[in-house]
Amino acid sequence: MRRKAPLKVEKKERKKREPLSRERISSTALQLIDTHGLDQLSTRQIGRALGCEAMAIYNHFPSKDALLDAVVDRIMRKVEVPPPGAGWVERVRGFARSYRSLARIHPNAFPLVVIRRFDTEGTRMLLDAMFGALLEEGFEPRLAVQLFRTVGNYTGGTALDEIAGTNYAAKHASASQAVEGADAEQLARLSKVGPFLAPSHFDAIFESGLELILEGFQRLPTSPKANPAT
Amino acid sequence: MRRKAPLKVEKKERKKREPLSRERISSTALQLIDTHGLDQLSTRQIGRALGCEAMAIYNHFPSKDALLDAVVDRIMRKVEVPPPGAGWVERVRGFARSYRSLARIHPNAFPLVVIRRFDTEGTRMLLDAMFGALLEEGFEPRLAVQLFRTVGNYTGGTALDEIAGTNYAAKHASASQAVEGADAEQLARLSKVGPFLAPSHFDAIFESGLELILEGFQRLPTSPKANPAT
DNA sequence: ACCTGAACACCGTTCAAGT
DNA sequence: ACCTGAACACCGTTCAAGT
Repeated sequence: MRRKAPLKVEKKERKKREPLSRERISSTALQLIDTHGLDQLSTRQIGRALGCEAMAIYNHFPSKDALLDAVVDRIMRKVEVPPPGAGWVERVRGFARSYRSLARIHPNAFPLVVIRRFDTEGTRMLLDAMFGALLEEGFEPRLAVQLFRTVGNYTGGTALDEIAGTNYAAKHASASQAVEGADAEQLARLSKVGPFLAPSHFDAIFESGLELILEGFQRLPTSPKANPAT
Repeated sequence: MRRKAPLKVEKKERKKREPLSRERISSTALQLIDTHGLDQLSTRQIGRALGCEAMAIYNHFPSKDALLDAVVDRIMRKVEVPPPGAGWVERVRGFARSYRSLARIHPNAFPLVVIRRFDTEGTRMLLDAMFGALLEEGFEPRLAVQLFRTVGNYTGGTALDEIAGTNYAAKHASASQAVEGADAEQLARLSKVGPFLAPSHFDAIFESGLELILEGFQRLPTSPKANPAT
């Protein structure tokens, strides 16, 4: 695949390349993960995509691990916390939906987010935005943490499960046939619930669980009123 | 670290080694993950621990990937679904606690479980046990799936978050100081909620969220009665 | 049938050298 | 200050050969 262009052009092309930066590297890394999967990501592949040597990355990140943290940071910065006005229920719902939607946009990278979270500036900004919103809405700190963790963990766990389920459904022709090695009794039971395990039910199940949690918190006497406008 | 024992003994020792098997390999792999972490696991390390060459593993597993599936399977088989008698609420609660407790026993391996689930016999057995229990308790298939997914994903997401949080807390001296790069406003907010983010609150937050979900399902008119004995 | 040894095509990372 | 080239100590996996 080596180019055969005249020498003077080659030299010019080298100079024309945009300079490297943390932004450009982490953005390219995320793209590569999106298209080829997490385990295909290597410093050498990133170098190829950027038109530089793998080792150039180490001028901007101390390790591949730190680069992956930056990828997580990129994703976390995109999580949206709705502005005041619609009440805390709507704001928490919006956060949960936004978080889950990122798993659909970056299914190959999302496991990274759930496993390595924390310790990056984007994550800290999100935590601050979310807790700022909850305190502003009138939650006591303890209950704010409880609400955030419950909704966040439910959403993250569901998103991961959906990614695994979608991969599984894609591998096998139909998700309603997760039963290859099952005996007769198993088959009878699994054939009853199987259809509802299919990806077509993911949205409805996620939403109903989310509402159930939100309703639970609304019922707590220590929660602020759901919507100050009504 | 090479041994200096006489030659005839060496030969005998080689013969004495128990034969390899899928069980022995996956068990050793899980131990290595537990003690040295997931990214330190290599076929060569497993070989060393087993006293064989790395390539011997390929007589029992088609790939390292398949071996990791077997590790997930080992863990999933240990999840307990309580027997009938105490009512569905107690059985679902027992399942959730058992699932979470495995994350504490195998914090380095648990991310594998949540990300690769499915497609192994142990997982299928667990799904069957759980859905068998829920159908037996009187749930409609659709609601059984909804309950299982909601509780399972909440529990899995929480367990992962706790692992990440514990690692984070271990790295920094105190978990209540997740605020190094924060400005003054951020610091004010984070100092309010920070204490409740500490690992000492994990149990209480998990339990309260679990109860909230279980109460939500108990309230649904389509759910069976909570405890047939009362 | 099970295991080994050598080899292949990769890794992440270090370091001296280039500009 | 930023990047390269060569090198080091690893990977997962294949394959022919040994028993």
